[in-house]
Amino acid sequence: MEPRTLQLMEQQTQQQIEDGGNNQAAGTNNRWAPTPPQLRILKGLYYDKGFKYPTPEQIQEICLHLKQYGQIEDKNVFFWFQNLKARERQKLKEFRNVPVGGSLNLNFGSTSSTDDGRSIDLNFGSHVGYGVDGSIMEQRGEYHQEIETLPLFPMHGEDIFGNMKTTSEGGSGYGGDSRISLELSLNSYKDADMA
Amino acid sequence: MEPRTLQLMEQQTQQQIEDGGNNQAAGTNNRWAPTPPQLRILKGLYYDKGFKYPTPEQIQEICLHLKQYGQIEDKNVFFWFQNLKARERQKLKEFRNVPVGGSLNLNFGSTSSTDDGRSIDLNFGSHVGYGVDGSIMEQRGEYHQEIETLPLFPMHGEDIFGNMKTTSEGGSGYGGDSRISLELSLNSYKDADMA
DNA sequence: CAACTATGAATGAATG
DNA sequence: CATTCATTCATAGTTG
Repeated sequence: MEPRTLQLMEQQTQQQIEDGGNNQAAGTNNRWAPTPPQLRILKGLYYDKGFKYPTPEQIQEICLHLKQYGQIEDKNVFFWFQNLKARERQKLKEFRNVPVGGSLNLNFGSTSSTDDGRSIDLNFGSHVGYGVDGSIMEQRGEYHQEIETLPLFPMHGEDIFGNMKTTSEGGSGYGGDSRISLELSLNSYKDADMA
Repeated sequence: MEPRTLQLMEQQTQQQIEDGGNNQAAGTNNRWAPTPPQLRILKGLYYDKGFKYPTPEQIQEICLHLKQYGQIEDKNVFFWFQNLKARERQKLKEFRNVPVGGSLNLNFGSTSSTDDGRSIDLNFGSHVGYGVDGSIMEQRGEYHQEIETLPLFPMHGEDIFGNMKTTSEGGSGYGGDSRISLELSLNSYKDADMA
């Protein structure tokens, strides 16, 4: 699923935003930003209603209504939902904190509650456990993660790491919970960086 | 050079991150700053190892290790890499027209991609654009959440969407022209904070 | 203390 | 849908 681990990938420099002539004006904003009413409505749809998978028809409908509150296009609505879903999901995946308290049990896999969008989410108007007031982030739960064996950093030194060259390029095809041991053997980089 | 010295006079404060849960206390330092060991390790990964695209799993590993050197969360690691990559790329782009010697070839304008406009090829006009992989695409047609008559929000007709639900003939029939009237009567969500 | 800068954080947009 | 890029906001930390 994720064959890449730590190497170059042809980033195709998709930059096109600069002044190639496409630029509208030096003062106008190219990037849409939701006005407060628009944001409120969008959030209401998503969080309160559990409305997370709008069809294109619904996108148009939403967009049409939101036009009353400022310039907006269909793609903006589309992206908005896409991004919100993606980021909420991302938080569940990587932004969850570990209670660095001690007992680390490998009890993962049961994502109770906050079952948002992974599959077809049909429980609308039922859950809504988010902060409807605003920020969608910091929703990170208090679960525990399965990372208990951390072969990444072998030492707990103060400045130097034992560089065990495992060179596990296991980025490709990790079956389940195979830790990708990033071996980092950096002993330089004194903290006289830039600060 | 395009120094971004143009400051906006009106700070709309649109991106105010209110208390979502992460906020610790008003006044305390709520912005993460890498400790010297953390920074050294991160830089070592990035520069020395050329590690620039950590996967979420790797982010967790890195973060877990860095916790020994101070409070840190996954998202901090995530943002750190994102920012560093972005800013290096930004620098490179800035100095692309650096007067090195005097001979600067400004061949911008058209290299190869001349045809593609800014039209994002999203399937807005049509139906069901996303989900080509067959993941969540059963939302339309059968995926009746509550969008039958779309009483997404109990219409009150006060201030927000005065649109009355004239049609709302049921969302089940996606026979091509099912106009789904989204009654957005959101008058709660006092997220006026965002603005 | 104002102005500046480096950088953490957020998010719209895009690609695959 | 996942990942990544680009841009912008916000602020801690200097610097004069």
